[in-house]
Amino acid sequence: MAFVALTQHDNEQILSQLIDESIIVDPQSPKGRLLGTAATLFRDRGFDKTTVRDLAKAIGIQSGSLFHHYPNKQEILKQVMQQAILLNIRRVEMALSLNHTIKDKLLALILCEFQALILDTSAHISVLVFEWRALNEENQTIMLELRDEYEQYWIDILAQAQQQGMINIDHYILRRLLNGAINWSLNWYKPNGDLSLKQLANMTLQMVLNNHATTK
Amino acid sequence: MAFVALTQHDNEQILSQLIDESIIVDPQSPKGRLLGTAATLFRDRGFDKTTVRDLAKAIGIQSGSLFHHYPNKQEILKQVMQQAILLNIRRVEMALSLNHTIKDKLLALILCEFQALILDTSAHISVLVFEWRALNEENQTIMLELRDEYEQYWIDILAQAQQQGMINIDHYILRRLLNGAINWSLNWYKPNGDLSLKQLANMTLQMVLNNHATTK
DNA sequence: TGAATAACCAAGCAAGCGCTTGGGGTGACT
DNA sequence: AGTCACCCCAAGCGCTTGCTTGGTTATTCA
Repeated sequence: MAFVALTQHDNEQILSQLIDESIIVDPQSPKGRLLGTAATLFRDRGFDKTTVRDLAKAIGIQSGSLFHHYPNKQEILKQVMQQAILLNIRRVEMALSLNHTIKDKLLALILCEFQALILDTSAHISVLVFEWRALNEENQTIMLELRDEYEQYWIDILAQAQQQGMINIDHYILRRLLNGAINWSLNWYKPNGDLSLKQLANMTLQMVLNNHATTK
Repeated sequence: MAFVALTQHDNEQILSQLIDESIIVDPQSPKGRLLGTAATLFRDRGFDKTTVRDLAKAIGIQSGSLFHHYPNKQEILKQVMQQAILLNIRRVEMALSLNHTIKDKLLALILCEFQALILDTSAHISVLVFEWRALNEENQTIMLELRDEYEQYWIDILAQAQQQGMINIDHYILRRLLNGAINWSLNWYKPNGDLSLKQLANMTLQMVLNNHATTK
């Protein structure tokens, strides 16, 4: 009954399944490469400071040709974010199903969120976190609905953790504190340093757990 | 020996003293009003999406007249951020001097940071947190030096807290988690809701404290 | 009272921006 | 063989951007 993390193979399988279901565009296709390149540029330079000419040049096409794939720049931003959430919802669902104690499920959520920020979806998720305000109002509403779906998994687990006495502050507020703590890692965590993501996730878990209840 | 928070009077006195020392520009002066207006606009719309025409209109002058006060838009951003840090360093120094136990000093740091984000310096600090990447490289270096000065107060207190067994994870990492958790409050905390900043600060403290050591 | 300095206006320039237009090439399927 | 979708190019339009220029008015202080 030890903690189980998603393997790279798990992640790839989830991805290819979502491609089959036409929920996510194949990163190999022209549209997919466009979104991937856009995600990287938006993360590195910001949405506003990335021009359609920058993006087109990075892909190797003319700037006008972008608008064959997407009607405008805003839509590209929306797609980058949407794909990021949809993929990570699936990953969270699978990670939760692989673990059975509340403590392990909580650790799974924390680790998933760190991985989403740092590993293969890093560019997309970074954009989601830091370029939120570049979304127009209509798209913000759409993304909020998707985020709520994702957040529900957190709230459920945290509510149970509170019932069991594992945490001792309001679980809605705890989620927000945790969300900030984890998202902020984008600003400082170095993937090739001494600290692994699993270690970081464990430390984060330890920070929030009521120590009386967690000596196992 | 109960916890002591800064009063509004304390904060005002610190401000006027910094004006006297010419470290901060008087918010009543033209330059000061310009910075305050800029801070608000930069927070609400983002730096890139705030045009010099927007800013000038909000102040009530022509857009070209802005450049009588500051040589370019980037310099305005830098000043907004710099003033924010300089003021809050002073506030932290005073808040620390008013409290004597490590636990109270830690609570003071947490509360100060929440207050900086939410209360009178909200606009300036929000810009500092969320418009960091709009700074050019040179200015980022300058601001980093100032931030280090501020961070040193946190590191000192957290190191002592760790020595006393009040916290049980690496204090450098804890600072980053806490920094993220607190900064993120900008995205959700409502100043006029049921939750006061003191309550929120207390909950945050409770989250990080090793519960064995804190039953007082 | 006179001179310096600070605060501002009116007009506009050069560059960069998102996006449009009209067309051409290519491969897949019928 | 024909056609239809897909993918892309070349050129540039209309607009907004940060900032400049040359000059006017208000304020301060010797």
